[in-house]
Amino acid sequence: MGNRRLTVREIAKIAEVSVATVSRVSRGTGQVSPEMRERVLRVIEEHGYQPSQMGRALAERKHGSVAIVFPGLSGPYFSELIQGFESEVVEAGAGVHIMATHNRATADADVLALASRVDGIAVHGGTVSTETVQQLSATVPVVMLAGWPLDGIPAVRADNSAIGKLTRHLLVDHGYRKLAFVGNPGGSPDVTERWEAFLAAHRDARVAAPRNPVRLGLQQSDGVIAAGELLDGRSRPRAVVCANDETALGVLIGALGRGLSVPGDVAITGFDDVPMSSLVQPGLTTVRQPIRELGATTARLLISGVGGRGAVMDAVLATELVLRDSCGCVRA
Amino acid sequence: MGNRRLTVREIAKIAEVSVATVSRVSRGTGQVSPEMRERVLRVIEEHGYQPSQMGRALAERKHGSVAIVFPGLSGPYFSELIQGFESEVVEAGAGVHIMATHNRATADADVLALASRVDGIAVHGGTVSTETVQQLSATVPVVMLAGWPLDGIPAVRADNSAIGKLTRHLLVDHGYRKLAFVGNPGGSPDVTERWEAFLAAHRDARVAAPRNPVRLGLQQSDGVIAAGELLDGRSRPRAVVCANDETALGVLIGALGRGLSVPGDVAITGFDDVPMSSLVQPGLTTVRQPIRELGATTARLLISGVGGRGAVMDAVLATELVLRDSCGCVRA
DNA sequence: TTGTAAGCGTTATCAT
DNA sequence: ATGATAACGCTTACAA
Repeated sequence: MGNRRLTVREIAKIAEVSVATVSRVSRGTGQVSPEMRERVLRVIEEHGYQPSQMGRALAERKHGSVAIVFPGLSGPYFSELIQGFESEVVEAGAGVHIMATHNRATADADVLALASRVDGIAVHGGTVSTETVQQLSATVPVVMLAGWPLDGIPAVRADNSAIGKLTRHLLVDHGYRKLAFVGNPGGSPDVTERWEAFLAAHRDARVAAPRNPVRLGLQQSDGVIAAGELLDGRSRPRAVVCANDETALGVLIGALGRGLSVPGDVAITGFDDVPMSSLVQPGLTTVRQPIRELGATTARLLISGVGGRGAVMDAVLATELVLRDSCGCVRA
Repeated sequence: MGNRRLTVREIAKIAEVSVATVSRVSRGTGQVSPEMRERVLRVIEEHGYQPSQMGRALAERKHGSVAIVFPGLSGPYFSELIQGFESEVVEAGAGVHIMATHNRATADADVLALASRVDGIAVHGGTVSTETVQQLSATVPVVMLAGWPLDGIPAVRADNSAIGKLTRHLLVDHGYRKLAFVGNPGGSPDVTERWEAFLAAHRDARVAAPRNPVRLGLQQSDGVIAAGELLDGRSRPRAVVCANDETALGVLIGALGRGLSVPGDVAITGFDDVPMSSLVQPGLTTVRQPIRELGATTARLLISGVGGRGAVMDAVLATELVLRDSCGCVRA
């Protein structure tokens, strides 16, 4: 371990050529005669020479890697998102930096510091303040992921309005009157939009909406907690619309654990269509969003250079209503 | 966006000091008089100067970031593992590179290329060949994560032998005779050890072990497939020992979906103790391993410099048998 | 086609 | 305590 790596100069000396030629051969640019190329290639091969990324970075003034900032790796949504991002970046030959903000007090400062390590940063909605994002984008290209576009900062996000269609389905097709919403609208742009679509659907259907959402996080455990708050009293809602599948699955577990029938006693819906949602009994009615594609699109935007003329500034990816059993529909 | 950042030299000129002084102030090393420090700090603040990571990297000959290589982000195990790793690295002020190998044909080459981007690499067992790891460690410090130590390469792993205790519990305490094992021993060191401990327990109990494992991956969907292979015929096993919780949950879903009683008709066990395992009905009997700690320990090893005198070369973290209902035990 | 040499932005050594 | 200046390893005009 730790065999000092050779430098261009050493390779050049061994191959008896100039460093320029070595560089040209190793990166495949410029004109080099076949014999030269052959000779240099042999030496490179023989000594396992790999150009130092730091030397290269400094000379080219680019790091050759991009970063993705997200709240934490809880659940399949973020796994899928990051895989989509990572695959695309690696494919392009670049490196992938990650940073989870959790609720670290230093999150904003940490993200700002990231700027000096990468060529571009994808920031997931709900992780750092708008001011920080603005500040960040003064130094490095930024793409908002699952957030709103901002000034000259492009965004890649899913069409959350489908949760309006879903709510309408519960209200109109199933005739449910008392709905609850689980999720914290202040927590992220996605949840904000979903809550608003939920409210709008109530207005359209002329049904009274709940005054407040059940403000909880997006993890399964939050769903279990929500079940405790919603299902025990006698004022139980007829349907629970959750901000994502994870919480919906938590509520489902809570409901079944209380001996309630789903959807008989209470209907439950989610958002995302994670794999588990089609496996549980009853199958979860939800909205499918192309999570992987979200990550991949963001990566492409970052790699191809944000802000280029004619670049997409707001990519809104289509979503699709997936009706299963948990809303009261019976599968074919 | 893209305001070119100022360099030490520019800051030095503005503050009317030398670059050396700026460097000393910005990194807080060396002796600087209070007035100088004050003056420089003001300029740095005013212009939002941040030293370029590439310049710094080259001068210090270290990137200031480490990488973790894993097969893919499927399921809670890898999420947890990476969070443990990431938190520890960020805490130390370094950057985190990730790389998922999936089954990419270029995985080995890609990992080798990673070496020129980071100061150290954690390689998860089962991702790249032993030769590649050896080769890699010639250039950069490496730690095997959930794999075996190798030559001068340290490892951080969990004590898989607990699955032997688990198997013994099924064989001896419950008296089950026909067990099946789901997992591909060739897929990773962890699964190899678990399969071997499973076999050893059979020998100890003088019970015939199945000739072959059900060779499948570690995802929930693989468990669902395993259920199809194991539970339909009339030679159904009395208990199914799965290489991890994810597959066990898949088998559980498959079993319940077939109208079988768990553990009445078939007992099911896992490994990991992911959150879901305590939520399902029946609760999953499993082995708890400190996943987060695995990641954190690996990160610390990498950061504090692998191979240092007296450094740990093989950290085997303790695991714990968790008996719930799915093996046939009734919870208190 | 090949080589020479000037950066790229820091840090760190060595004078002062 | 402060300042010149030489690395660090690479790319890339520009020259030959």
